[in-house]
Amino acid sequence: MMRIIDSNNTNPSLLLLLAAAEELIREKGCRATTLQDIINKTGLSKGAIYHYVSSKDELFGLILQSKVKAMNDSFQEAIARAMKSNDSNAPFLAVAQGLHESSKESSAYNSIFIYLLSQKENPAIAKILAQLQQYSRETTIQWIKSGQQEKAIPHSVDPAKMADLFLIFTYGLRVQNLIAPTSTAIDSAYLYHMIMTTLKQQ
Amino acid sequence: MMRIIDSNNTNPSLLLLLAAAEELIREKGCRATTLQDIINKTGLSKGAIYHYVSSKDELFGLILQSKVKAMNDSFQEAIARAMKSNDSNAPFLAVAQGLHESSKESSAYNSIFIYLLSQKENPAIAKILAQLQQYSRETTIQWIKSGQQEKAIPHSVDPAKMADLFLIFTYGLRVQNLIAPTSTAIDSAYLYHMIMTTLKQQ
Amino acid sequence: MMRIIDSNNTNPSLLLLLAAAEELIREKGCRATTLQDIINKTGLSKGAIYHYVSSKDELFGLILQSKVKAMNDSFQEAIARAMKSNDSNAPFLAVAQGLHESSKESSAYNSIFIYLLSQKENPAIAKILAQLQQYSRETTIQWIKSGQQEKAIPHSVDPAKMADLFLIFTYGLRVQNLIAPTSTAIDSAYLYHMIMTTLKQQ
Amino acid sequence: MMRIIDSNNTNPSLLLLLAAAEELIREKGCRATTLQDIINKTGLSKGAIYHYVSSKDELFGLILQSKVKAMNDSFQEAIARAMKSNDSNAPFLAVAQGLHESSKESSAYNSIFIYLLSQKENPAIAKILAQLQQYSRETTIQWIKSGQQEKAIPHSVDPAKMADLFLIFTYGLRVQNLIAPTSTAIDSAYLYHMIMTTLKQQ
DNA sequence: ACCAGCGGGACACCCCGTTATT
DNA sequence: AATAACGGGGTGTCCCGCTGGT
Repeated sequence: MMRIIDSNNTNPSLLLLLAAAEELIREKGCRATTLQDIINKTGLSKGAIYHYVSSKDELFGLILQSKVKAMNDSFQEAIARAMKSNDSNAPFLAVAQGLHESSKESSAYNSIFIYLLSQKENPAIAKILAQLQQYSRETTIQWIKSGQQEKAIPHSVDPAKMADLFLIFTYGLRVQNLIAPTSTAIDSAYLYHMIMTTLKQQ
Repeated sequence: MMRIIDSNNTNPSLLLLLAAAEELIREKGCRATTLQDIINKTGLSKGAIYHYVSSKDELFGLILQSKVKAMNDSFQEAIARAMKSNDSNAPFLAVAQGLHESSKESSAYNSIFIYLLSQKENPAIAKILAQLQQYSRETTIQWIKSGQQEKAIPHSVDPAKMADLFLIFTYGLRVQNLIAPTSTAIDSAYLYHMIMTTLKQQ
Repeated sequence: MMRIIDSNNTNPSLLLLLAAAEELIREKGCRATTLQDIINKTGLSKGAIYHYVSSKDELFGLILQSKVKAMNDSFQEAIARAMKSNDSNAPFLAVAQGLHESSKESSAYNSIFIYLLSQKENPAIAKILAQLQQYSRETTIQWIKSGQQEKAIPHSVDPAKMADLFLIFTYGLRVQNLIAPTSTAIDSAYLYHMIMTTLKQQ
Repeated sequence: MMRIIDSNNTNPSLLLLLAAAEELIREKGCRATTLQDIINKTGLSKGAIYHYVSSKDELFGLILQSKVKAMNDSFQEAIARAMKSNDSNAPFLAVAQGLHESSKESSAYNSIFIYLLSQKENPAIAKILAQLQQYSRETTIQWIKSGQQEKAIPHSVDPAKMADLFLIFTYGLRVQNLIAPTSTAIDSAYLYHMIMTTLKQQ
């Protein structure tokens, strides 16, 4: 059901569709974004939209997928860059900042994520979420292992456990950010502190 | 718009309504639970339902509220009991277990929470969520302060920060549990370990 | 699925609905009659229509049912009246005329009948058709038996076979009437002739 | 609008199209057979299908036409063969059996016939049906006249009336067979009996 | 000529919430 | 307090025309 978005795909209508939907999601949320809104904004007809996409959910899933890769990549890159610095604490700072940023930026991402999660009983959607989870988990484990090779992260750390902890924290930050973006005492400095102590203590 | 549920309310129709809706949510999720389902299950008419409740969302919010107090209370009580034990680590163990349990809780809590979160653009729903958040935050700060008075938690810990950290983690565990209940390496022993090191390091 | 129309039902909206639909069917046929047409003609909303009727097919089935009883009744009555006449051939004349009339009159009946028949793969519709068939068959057998008691029809005739023959002929006349109402050489005089010879020969 | 199918046409795609559609019609009926089903089964694109056929209705009409000739031919042939036999009753037996068989014929013929009939308001379809009717009527009149020349059918019989009677009966049997294939007391022996008495009495 | 993809809009049905009524 | 009547918006499916390429 869920076509993987082809990165070579430069069909202007499809791109327009994704961009318009994303903007609408940011403006009024997933639930309130109707097909009619998308039709009005894009000028496409219902038939045209369903030519590209088999449901509103798939459309949202497509937007999510297009984001997740970009986010992971920039995150990975920031860590890799930090690892090459002389400051041995730089990688953790990068992680802390990345965590903090990712939950705040791209509000469409968080909206869609929760929207799909609220429909996980639908098997097609459950599959999308599981794929997402697996992808994020694997890339996270990857950079933890790299960190261990670079001696930045102690070998006593179990990469899988660490990755799960990291994902759970990411989820938590996303939710927190949706509920009350401003009313938390947690900032990236605090996250950095926490990561350091957690790692060192292992 | 959102009437707070009166705990003295023993109207049998309303209780039937809440119970039936909760069961349906557990069976098929919030999104897939329609008013018609509820009508069929309860035998109540649409008008009757709307007599008790002003919308489906309010109905779900009501169920959520009826859970949150019970959950918080049992959590607090477990901690209070543990604090009176001789084992100075008992409170942390209780917290770790509480965290782990509450996210796994097969109740409709997690479903409804995410369902409402996916509609946070609706001001009435945002209000419910904010109230929930505030209530949870305050009770959490409360038991952290108690822990400090009992010398179980070092005074160097900032109760607000600690509570936020705790809430974020709770959210994260809930999401993780919804996405992939089985595929995580995090268990309550690990949580306990993490809490200890985090606290001690402050 | 198929509610039997309550003859006591005098709800003006429902009656309006049925009348409007029937007129539209006569004007443009079942297939071409859209929900929008019905909305426009009745002034009712989509929701209102679906309050009375669970689908377009059920609406059409309802109209069919409201016709079939009336038609059968008038048919039966004509036969009963003819049986009381002194002319021993009168009953057969009545049957022949009834046959001929029923296929010509109430074009909505024929349209709906064929429309439903074209969807018989749908179990709900198959059920309606089967009920109709059974009802017609039973009432037909009934009047054949009466005819035998009145000595108008020889006892050598098998009521079931005769009824089936009669039904098949009725169906055939309906179809013929739909395809080419004018281009047939069969009139009620000929039908009368045929019935007489068929019966007498048994 | 309605191209008559060229019997010399051996285009494999068109034949594939007709065969696939016929099979789908047999499986799920005309109404439930969608263009998408046909696309999936044939592997042809929408454009390709519309290159051969101007609408779904025309496609169905084409299948109907491809059947009607074959059926009529085999019917005629059976009668012709029977007329040459020594048994003077053989022709009537052949007619009775032909009638009975053709209505039972499990092919898509009956389905398509009723499907088109349910859309007779569409002029293009009305034309197809009228052509069909005319063709069947003429061939029927033909073999009745032959029968009269062969002295098998009395000259007192009006060929046109007889043909119409025959067609009406054929329609009736088709409908009966669609509604309730099993629940009739009419078999070919009974049909034979009826034809004999009808003819002899004229 | 044959084929493929894009696009349009009509349609049925579902579903929530409101109003009139008793 | 409870019901029936009603309104109207939403989604996905479907048939089909159109353009451009081969």
